Amino acid sequence: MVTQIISTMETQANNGPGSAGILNGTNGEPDDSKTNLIVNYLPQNMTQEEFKSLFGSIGEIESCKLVRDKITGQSLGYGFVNYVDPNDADKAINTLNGLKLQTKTIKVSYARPSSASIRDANLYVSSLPKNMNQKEMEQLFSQYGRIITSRILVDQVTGDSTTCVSRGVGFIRFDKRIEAEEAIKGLNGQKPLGSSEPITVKFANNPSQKTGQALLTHLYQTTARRYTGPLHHQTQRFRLDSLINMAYGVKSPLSFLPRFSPITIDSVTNLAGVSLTAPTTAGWCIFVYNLSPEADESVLWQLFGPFGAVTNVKVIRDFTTNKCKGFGFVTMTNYDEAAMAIASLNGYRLGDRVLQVSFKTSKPHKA
DNA sequence: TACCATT
Repeated sequence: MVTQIISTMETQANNGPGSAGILNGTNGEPDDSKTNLIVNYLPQNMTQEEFKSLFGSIGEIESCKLVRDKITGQSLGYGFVNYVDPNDADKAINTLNGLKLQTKTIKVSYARPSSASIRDANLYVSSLPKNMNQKEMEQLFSQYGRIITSRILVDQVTGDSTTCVSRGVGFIRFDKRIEAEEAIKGLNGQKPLGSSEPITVKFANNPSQKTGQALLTHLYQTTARRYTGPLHHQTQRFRLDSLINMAYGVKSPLSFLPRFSPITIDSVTNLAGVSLTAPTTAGWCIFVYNLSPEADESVLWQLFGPFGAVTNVKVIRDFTTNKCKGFGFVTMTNYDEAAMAIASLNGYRLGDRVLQVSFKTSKPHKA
C-alpha cells in the first residue's frame, strides 16, 4: 500500500533574537537559533554528500549532519544544517522548504535547541475517526501543549491523489515530553466528540530503536513488493471460467487449491448476523487468519492474485519483533472474485497451517 | 488462535 503523508509545511517560529557566533549570556554556549536548521522528510536514499551539496548551494555551511541509524547506517530521513550566516539559513527555509525530492516533500525549519525536555515527545495515535482531518486532530491535542508536527496517514489509490482516505492513524509531536504525557492521560481511550470509538494515544516507537535486522527486513519487503504489487497482478491473473472448470475437475494451473472447498459461495454471502465491510473505494476487505510468524506480503499476493484484481495486501506484524501476528488483510476490487477467493482459500492448507479466510467483519463496538 | 495501520 502506498502511504502518502499529509503534513503542514509551515516552519516553526524561532525562539527569539540571536545570531551565529554570539555567545549566550547565561551559559556561554553559542546561540545558533538563527543559523541551525532541521530538515525533515528527506528521501531515504539521500547521502550525506548530497545533503551537504544541496544545502551548501545556499551559502557557507558551518556544519551539517544527515542522521543515520547507529547500526545499519541507514538514513533516518532527517538532518541538521548550521549555516555561518543567519541570512543563508533564512534563505534555505524560503527556497528549500517544500522542495519535492522523489516521492518526498522536504521540510526545512529552524531547529529547536537540543534539550532533554523535548525528547520522547512524539505520540502515535490510532483509531481516529476516518473523517477527522489533520487540523481537527491538532485541535483535539492542542489543549495539552504546543504541537511541533502532526500528520495523518492516508491510503492513496495509485495515480490519483484525490482519492486519499485516512487510515485512522497519525502522529503528534509536542514541544515537551510532559505535554505528550498529559495528552496520553487526557485522550487515550477517549471518544472524540461525535465518535463512537475510543482513540488510542501512546508514545510512538522510534524507528532508530528497531534492530538492524528489522530494518533490513523492512527494506527487503519494500523492495520485493515492486515485483509482486498490484501493477503486476495481470500477469498472474487467471480467468474466472478456468476456476469454474477447476471446480469440475478440469486440470488447471491452480492445482495447489483444495479440490473441494469447505464452504460454498452462498454460505459466504448468507452468514446471518454478520455485517460485512462495505465496499469502499478500495474494494472488498478480506481477513486472513492463521498465517505463520514468517509470513510476508508476497504470499498473500500469490494466494489471492489468481482470483482477480487485488489492490492491496497487508501482513500485520508486531512492531517491535517484526513477526506476523498471525493474520493479514487482502483487498479485492470485485465482489465475485473476492467471494471466489474466500470460498477457495478458506480451509486451504498453507505449510502446516489451515487458513481461515472471510470477509473482514466490521469492528465490534459497545453501545 | 481472531479483525491492522508506526511518519
